[in-house]
Amino acid sequence: MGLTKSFNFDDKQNQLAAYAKALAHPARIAIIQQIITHKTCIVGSLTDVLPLSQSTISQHLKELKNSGIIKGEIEGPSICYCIHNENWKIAREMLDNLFVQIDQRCGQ
Amino acid sequence: MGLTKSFNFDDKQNQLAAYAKALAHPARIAIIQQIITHKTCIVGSLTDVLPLSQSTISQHLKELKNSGIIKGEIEGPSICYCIHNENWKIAREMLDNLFVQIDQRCGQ
DNA sequence: TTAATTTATCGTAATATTGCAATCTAACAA
DNA sequence: TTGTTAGATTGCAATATTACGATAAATTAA
Repeated sequence: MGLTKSFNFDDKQNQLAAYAKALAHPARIAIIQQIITHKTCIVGSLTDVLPLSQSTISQHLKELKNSGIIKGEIEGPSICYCIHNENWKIAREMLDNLFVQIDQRCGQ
Repeated sequence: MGLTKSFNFDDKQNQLAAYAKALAHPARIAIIQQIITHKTCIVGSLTDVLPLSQSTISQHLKELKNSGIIKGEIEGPSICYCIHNENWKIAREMLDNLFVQIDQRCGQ
């Protein structure tokens, strides 16, 4: 199948899984790290830094954008990608919540 | 292709992506939540709680186990799954690290 | 032993993901 | 206008994931 039965799960479970999925590829981690280190978010340099083709990188950027983790704005001839702070905060809270609950109930 | 070029990325990027991938399905989030709420970790009840077949659930458990997030021990006739605390801590630290860096450099 | 219970694995089918080359589009420069 | 540059999109191929039923394996109960 390959088709996730997402309707069987509640919104939070689906949302958290979606954020995790966005992070579930080393190239997307690398992209986020690039955004971090460059502070400002011009990302034309990604094609120089990542060992992937331009079209593949563009696809990964699209997935990060669709998940809500990053956002892109046209900036002259190029595009400026940066972290979507509001959504990122939500993702962090959801993950933190899981970690805290586990610490409380399952921590040794 | 569908084949991640993981050799192109460093160990930490691959490891973090692997942890994220383990969390990248609502059923696996739900399984972890069940482990949390049941405190102790008998998970035979998963087939009653999740809207998925026993074999599918077993597959998701296997993925969580392979990622290192949970571990399973034989306990009489059934199997006791619980959080793998050491690995979970590593996953949390890696994720926290990313979040903190973003807060520091990209936070508004 | 036989039967029941619990979980894993196998086989299969459908959909998703990853990746690249090629092409398209939009904006700027000459 | 024409050319250039930056990215996105399309089309394709290969692999991965998700899901289920059926079956296998291991343990306990009778």
